[in-house]
Amino acid sequence: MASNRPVRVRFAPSPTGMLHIGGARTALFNWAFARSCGGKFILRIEDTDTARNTPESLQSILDSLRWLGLDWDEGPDCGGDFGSYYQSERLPSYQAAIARGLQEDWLYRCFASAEEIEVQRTLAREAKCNWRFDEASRNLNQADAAARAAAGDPFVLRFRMPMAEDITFQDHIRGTVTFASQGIEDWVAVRGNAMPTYNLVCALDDAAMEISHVIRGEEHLVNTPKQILIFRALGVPEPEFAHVPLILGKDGKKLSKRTGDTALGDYIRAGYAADALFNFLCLLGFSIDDKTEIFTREELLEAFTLKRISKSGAIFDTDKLAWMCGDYIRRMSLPELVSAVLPYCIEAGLVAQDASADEALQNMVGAFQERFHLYSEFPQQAAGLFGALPDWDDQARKALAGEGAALATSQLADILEKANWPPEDFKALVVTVAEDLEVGLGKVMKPVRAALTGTLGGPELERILQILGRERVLRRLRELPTAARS
RNA sequence: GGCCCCAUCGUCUAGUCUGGCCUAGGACACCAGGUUUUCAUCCUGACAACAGGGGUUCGAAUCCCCUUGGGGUCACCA
Repeated sequence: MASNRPVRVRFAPSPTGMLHIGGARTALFNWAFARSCGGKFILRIEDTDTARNTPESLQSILDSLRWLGLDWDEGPDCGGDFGSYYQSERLPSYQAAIARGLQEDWLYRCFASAEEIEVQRTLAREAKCNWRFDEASRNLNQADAAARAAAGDPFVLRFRMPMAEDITFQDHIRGTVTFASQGIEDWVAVRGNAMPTYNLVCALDDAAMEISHVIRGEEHLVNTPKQILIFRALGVPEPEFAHVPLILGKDGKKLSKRTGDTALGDYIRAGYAADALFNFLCLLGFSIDDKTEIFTREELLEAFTLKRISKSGAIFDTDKLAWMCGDYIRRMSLPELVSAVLPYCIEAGLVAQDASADEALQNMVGAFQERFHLYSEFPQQAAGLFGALPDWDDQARKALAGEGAALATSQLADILEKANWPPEDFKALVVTVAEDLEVGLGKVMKPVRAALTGTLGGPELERILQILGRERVLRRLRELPTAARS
């Protein structure tokens, strides 16, 4: 298993949709492995399914990978010595292998129609055994088969599996894995339309691109013996394998649309911090030690090893992800956070395009920094501080409708109007009002907060005062209590 | 169902390979306190797991077997 080949790993998405969370993590592990041992990380586009490919998918996959902070040494956009990195452009290179397979008889023409195969399958199932191949086709001699093909009989090319042979390989994560060839049918390697299938081209490309380690999702474990047989038929070195556990949804099954957002793009749009998602994805099935939760990319690369990837599937826990995002946000510098949050503010129509240097915005973000987990939550929470008047939530309305609320706020307004701005000791002023009205502090604080912000939670009122400015504070204290009740 | 993989708190995990240091550690969530005018943050504490059964051994979460449970996969998709 320990070959001395230069480390070359690849991530090979097919551009038929958005990048899946699981795919993102697979890419991440490949990247981390390459970067941690000085190897190359290659991006290969598996676009042999021409009917389902879309250019938008490809673009969004590349965007998602970049958003995560991954970079690659060879790929569709940057080229490399082993191109093309689009399988659709590598068709000629497959032809040689297919011809050789036919020549060497590890590929053979199968003339049984799909319907006939289906019948055979059903029969086999009834006999409680696996369908393995169409006997007539498998036993046809090469000359006769070639003749039939020349005569125009439709056929596919199947891989001739050994009759009885154990195919064993070492997996970096699973250990020794063995499949019996009896359990694997003579799979279709080339379709009736002459297009090669996944298992063939995947192995062919891994061989041609001199991939040293195949790190991919566990769902590919069952494909591995098929691909290994291709390497052996070709007489090229087999890559080492590492099958990473699946990411599961809340239901414990492979993460799917049913159980929540599955595309990385959904999380990007929702306002998760890239570094946090990166960190979190690493922790799904991998750990540095018994304590470390938050780490930098450098620390990851320092510690990364396939040995520390766990074997069992992990449920995608959005609660912990949200916590981690909040933690990253709290650690960010203010300018950094402002620019991260700005697009969401613009989208919410709260600020202008060029508001990043706006001092007021900086103050607001600072005031809310420890209060939100997703970038998109900031405009929601701070919305009340932007316009002329806030929207009051139910609790705020209740507070403003309370007995004495209007009196308290307007009295505070009167005091503020006469005091210096900003007041040296705001709390003392509030206490004065409370004593004057002979009510508890809360009877004043709550309506004031409600009047100023439209909600009962939030940053310290001193900061709110500073953010709103004298005029708006006075106006909100005087007008809102009445307006909110209507 | 066949084949393959997996199995520690509700969740992510450490510990498993190289049995003893495990009275099973950390984190998220939850709960209870404290700080805070509020919310959040922060601090303290509580709750909470080796799937079951057999072996092997002086000793098993760790090694072996069986059972059970979960997952993946069974296409001319990738």
